[in-house]
Amino acid sequence: MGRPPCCDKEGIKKGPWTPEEDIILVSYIQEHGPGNWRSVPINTGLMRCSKSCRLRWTNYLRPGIRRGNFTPHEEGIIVHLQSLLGNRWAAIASYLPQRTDNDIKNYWNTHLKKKLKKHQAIGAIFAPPPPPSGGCCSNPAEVAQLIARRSPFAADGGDSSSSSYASSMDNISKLLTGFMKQQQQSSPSPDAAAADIKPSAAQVNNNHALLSSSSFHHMSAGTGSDTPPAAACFNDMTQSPPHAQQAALMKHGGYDDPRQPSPLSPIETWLFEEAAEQVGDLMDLSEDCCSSVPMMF
DNA sequence: AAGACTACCAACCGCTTCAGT
DNA sequence: CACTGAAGCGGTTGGTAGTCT
Repeated sequence: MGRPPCCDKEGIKKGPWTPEEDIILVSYIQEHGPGNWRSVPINTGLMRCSKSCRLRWTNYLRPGIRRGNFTPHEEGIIVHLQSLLGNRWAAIASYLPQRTDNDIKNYWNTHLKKKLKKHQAIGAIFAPPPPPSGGCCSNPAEVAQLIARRSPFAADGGDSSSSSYASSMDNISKLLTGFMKQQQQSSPSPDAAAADIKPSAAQVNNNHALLSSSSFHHMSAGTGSDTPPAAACFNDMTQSPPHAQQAALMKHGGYDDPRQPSPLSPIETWLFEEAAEQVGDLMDLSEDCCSSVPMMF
């Protein structure tokens, strides 16, 4: 025991990342791919611990990350998966490939928990589904594992593949914009690394188009005010999880393994059926009582 | 206008898991 | 099989921007 924490070393910088650091990190990962985080600070000269580098990459610089407001559909997915899985943010995030677990966690803690509390106080509408009787998956951990495995974006989907990387044009272009501004003010010549990874306008636009073409387009079938988003989400998941979108994203965003789903296992089928049932209940409830109670989403 | 309060989010910390030896 | 260390995960914190009084 007694292994010193990686960030205890002296000279390790903490706190917010600068655009320069971001660029160094992105440049390095662009060249070598994510993974082997231990070597990242050594090889780049960044005064950061490996953990910090990994976090910065996965939570901010990684390709395909979408920032900003969560859509009602995303909220629906999060609420439902949270009720199924508990606070297994990584597993939940695997179903929202454009969101990071940190993002989802933050959003849950700052928005959804409050909303849920409020609405549970009103009618316990979003109570978690009961475990299946004599079921094969009464253990939440098992369910979580299955869901995580089921998800095509599970866990390190993008990070572990070192062979296929493409920078997050959106994020990187943003940070470059800021960086360039800074450089223009302070220094006449922008960093060479920045120039290397600066995306073309076409690339950025392309990426923007991909990202903004509503990855949850399929899920918007129930966007109407009377259809609970969870219904739309899960109904759609059973038919076409966001593989298509993700495939496109992978193509442009650096993931090279658009795995096709295998047939649903009984447990997973149950999960979806359970979701559908709950959705049915929700719809009934909404008819019964929610005409006077505002729907959560 | 200014101080207090609130909300948000990036980042850190520590524990757990897992692969390599 | 036990040990070690790297990576992953979830909880928590701290800084800051926005809002209220």
